[in-house]
Amino acid sequence: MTYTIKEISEKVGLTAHTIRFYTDKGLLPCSRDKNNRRVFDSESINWLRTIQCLRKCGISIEDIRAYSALCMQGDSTLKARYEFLKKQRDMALKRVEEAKELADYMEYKVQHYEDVLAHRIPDDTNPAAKKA
Amino acid sequence: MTYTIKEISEKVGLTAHTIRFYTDKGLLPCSRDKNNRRVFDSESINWLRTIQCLRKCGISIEDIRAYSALCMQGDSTLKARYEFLKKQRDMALKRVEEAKELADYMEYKVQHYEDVLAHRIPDDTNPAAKKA
DNA sequence: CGGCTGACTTCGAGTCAGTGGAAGACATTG
DNA sequence: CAATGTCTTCCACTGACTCGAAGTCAGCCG
Repeated sequence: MTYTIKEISEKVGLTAHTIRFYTDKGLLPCSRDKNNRRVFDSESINWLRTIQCLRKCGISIEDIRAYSALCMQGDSTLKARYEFLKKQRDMALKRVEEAKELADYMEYKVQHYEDVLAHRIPDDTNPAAKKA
Repeated sequence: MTYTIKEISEKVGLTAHTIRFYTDKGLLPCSRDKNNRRVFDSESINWLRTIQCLRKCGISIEDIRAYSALCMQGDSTLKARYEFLKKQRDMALKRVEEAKELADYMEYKVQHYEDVLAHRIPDDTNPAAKKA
């Protein structure tokens, strides 16, 4: 089963523009039909979904390209791929911690405003205000 | 107490370049000395630290500029600022959840590789590999 | 057969949030 | 008086898209 760029863009939820960008950058392989159009298969869909996750993890296009190249080289690169993923997992864990800290900070800010709005404390809000 | 751009850049850990960029974009007010150099005070430092947090929360320069403008208008904008912060807090919470999901996904990937490396399961790794 | 539509193609420009560097102004120091 | 250092503005570059223009091709209608 093969797909046009429009079909897979709908299936994975990326724009055709973005998918073209990814193929041009070498993130995923694609063949062409006799009119030079990109042709994809069901494996492309899985691989694109993986790419989506890796991107959301903040991994750069270039790093994903390198990882993709390793995948295409087969068994011999298993260890290298494993090391890459472990590093990325650790970074993902760090990002969870940072996201939590930022959410805590925002919660504190909101709480502060609730106190001010309830006249429990005065509006000493914010340094910039005093320069107005 | 006043500070040069270099001094506050060291104190808050942003480059002078970035701080210049922020003042030009209207994120924080600054006066100038007789040689047209930017002059900051201790409140600028606090405000810059706040900006840093808001940026880490993924809030755009333009949104921070709008929030900053509200702050400078004083009491009358308290409610609006509160609503803004609540919205940002909710987005921060959403990002924590998403970060957790991604970390879980990476953990799953790493686990999968460990299984493959231990020969517990074969290397069916990754769709792209088969096109190589 | 001519013309239209629609999906594709490439390529160049724009976006955001900086980053980097050149060229010029000024103050301090040797 | 020249060198050094820090500032100033301005313009170009980055990454990861995003948008739009212009061209190509297949299928379909009258």
